[in-house]
Amino acid sequence: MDERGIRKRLVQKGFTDFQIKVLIATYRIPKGKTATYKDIAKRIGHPHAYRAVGSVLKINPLAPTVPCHRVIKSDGSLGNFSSPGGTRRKMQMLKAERAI
DNA sequence: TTCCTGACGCTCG
DNA sequence: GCGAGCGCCAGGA
Repeated sequence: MDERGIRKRLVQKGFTDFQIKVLIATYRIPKGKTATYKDIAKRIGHPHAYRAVGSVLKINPLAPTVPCHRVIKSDGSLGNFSSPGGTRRKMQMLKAERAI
């Protein structure tokens, strides 16, 4: 699925512009790389909305197409992960992608 | 409309 | 170097 498809689905689900921007920015993180919540916030033009970024990722309806597991905290720790398996699963996925 | 909550970051002691 | 407290922003009740 490409970026346009993702945006379309999110619009259909009634997501706000802010939420869509967050998920698109997350989708753009290349495989094998990670980004911080702060990075995402900065990328969408709301450098102080890092907390809201987490709120959006929590309800990510397009996992794993939108790789929310690639978003980590700025201190290098994983933060949280709401999908089944939790942070352990998140760690495994990142290792599988050689992101960490 | 207002208040509360949250997958966080930064500053200060 | 470490922990606590405060600030930020958006969404939901």
